[in-house]
Amino acid sequence: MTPTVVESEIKSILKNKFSEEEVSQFSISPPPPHINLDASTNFALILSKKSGKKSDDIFKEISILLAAHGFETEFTSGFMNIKFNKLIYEKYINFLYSSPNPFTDKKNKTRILIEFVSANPTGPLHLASASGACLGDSLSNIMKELGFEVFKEYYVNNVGNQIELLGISLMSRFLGNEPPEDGYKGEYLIDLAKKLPPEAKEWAEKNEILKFSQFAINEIITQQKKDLSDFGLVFDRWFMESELHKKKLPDKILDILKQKQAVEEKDGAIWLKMDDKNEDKERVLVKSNGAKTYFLNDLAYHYDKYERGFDWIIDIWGADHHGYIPRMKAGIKTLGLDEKKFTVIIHQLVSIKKGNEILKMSKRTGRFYTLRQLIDETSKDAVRFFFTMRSPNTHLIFDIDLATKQSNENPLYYVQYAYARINSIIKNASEKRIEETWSFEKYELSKDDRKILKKIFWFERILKQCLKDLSPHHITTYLIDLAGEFHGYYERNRVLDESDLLTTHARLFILKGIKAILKKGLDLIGVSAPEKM
RNA sequence: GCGCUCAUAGCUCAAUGGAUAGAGCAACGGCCUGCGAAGCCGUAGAUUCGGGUUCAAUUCCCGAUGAGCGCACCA
Repeated sequence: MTPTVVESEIKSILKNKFSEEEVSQFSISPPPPHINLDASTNFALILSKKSGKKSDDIFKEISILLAAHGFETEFTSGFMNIKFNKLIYEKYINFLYSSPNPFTDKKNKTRILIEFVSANPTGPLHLASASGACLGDSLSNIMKELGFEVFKEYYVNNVGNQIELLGISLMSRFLGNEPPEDGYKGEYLIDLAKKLPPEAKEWAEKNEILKFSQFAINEIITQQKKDLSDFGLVFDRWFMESELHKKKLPDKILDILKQKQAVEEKDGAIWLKMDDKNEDKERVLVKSNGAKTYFLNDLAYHYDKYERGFDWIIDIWGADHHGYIPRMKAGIKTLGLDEKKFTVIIHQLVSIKKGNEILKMSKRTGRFYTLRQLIDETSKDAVRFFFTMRSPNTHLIFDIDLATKQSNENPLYYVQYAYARINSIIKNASEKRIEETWSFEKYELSKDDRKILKKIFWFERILKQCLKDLSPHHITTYLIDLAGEFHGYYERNRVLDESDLLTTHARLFILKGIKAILKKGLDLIGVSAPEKM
């Protein structure tokens, strides 16, 4: 008995009186807070506009029709509000407990590949990666809940200039020297140098930089995986760029493009012709020194993603890469792939505020605050909740001092506290041997009951909103809302009262509904739901 | 200069084109000898500016102002 089910039920009732086309316009939505009925629709408003009939008359027709099926209706300022029979809520809560994934659309067969974080393997993960990590992981969870098949991937640039530079930097540290001017100067390489095996001496003598690079990459990736799993995030695959080269995929891409006469040679380099209006400049695929560009390799990578047969390919990038979108899309289209299957989600970069200073945080420049530090100084839950509260389009200012010092004021605890409180009440009930009931029996729902039941009932809509906006932040704000409603409900409504078991049973039942939704919501954003705090 | 994103309360952020714009923090005033005060109740406080579309605009369109990011034979 989710909103979707109720909606289709009402639709089938409406078909007795209205045409197929008219009924298809019908939808229900949650009413605003001051209306204390359960659902709302602007159906009469829309229909009167199309048919010329008075919306009052249409309302009366619907009203009679629905009344016969147990739905009470009211008409106010153009909107029709609907009151549910309590059985709908009863079935809803039971459904939450009888199905492990109550919001899954079993007909949904869409296979999604979502790639995110994908930081270079040249150092520890930084705060800049945190927002992408939270966004991608939570969104994946939500999509899975809605029935999509989701595959999470991390792309590792383990080839190229940067990697060579990493090797040189590590070798310098090994020999007790400073890394070169444009090298990697972070202290982590000093630590890594100490872990090098005895053979490293020979590597250095023979100037085998690649071996240093290999060692560094392996160590760094291991550490990144550890950091991420402590952050609650496990990828299905770490895709190495070297795999593409092993398969000679970039060369194949080049051949395809040549066949399609989409390239031209100029100044000793090979360029991709661009006919896309958004991207008027031509782009280099192979440099005049014969080296392949990142762009060509990335095209090969995305070609590989398509080859693997996904229906939807999603990349999550920081805003500093947004200018790259038209180029990628044009490239994909030129390769003859369906660019409509490819979506890039852009999230704005995070600025860090430390003291009174605001520091810009891009992957390139802001290498000073690691994800590990942040988790250690606050908690995984606090960080995930904090980042998932914001829409990806927010130009967020992250106040480190505030985040660490006041982590107790993070709304996270407000939500977790609601969950712990409910568990405490349920525990007390079982200690008092109050039996569980899974129905409202003869209990009449109060306005207050209905208000919070309405809140948990409409959770499904939040999930759909997340999918539409490709952002999980609606869940987080919803959870804060729901926790607030619960705390208020708790103050006003004594749950356990052995002199009134009818009310006690009904309220415990409602609490179980709230509990299920809080748990589901927290799970989806990767935050734990503690039984007690 | 061109492009993308953003502008909401003192601060950090919400708001499928809908009905009275919501939270948290900060401020002020109340509530623990009944289920957890990490809580509740109350007061004060906001849509950058100018046009347009619409029955209805914080939301869509145009312009102005301000901020972030991007415009490589880097990755």
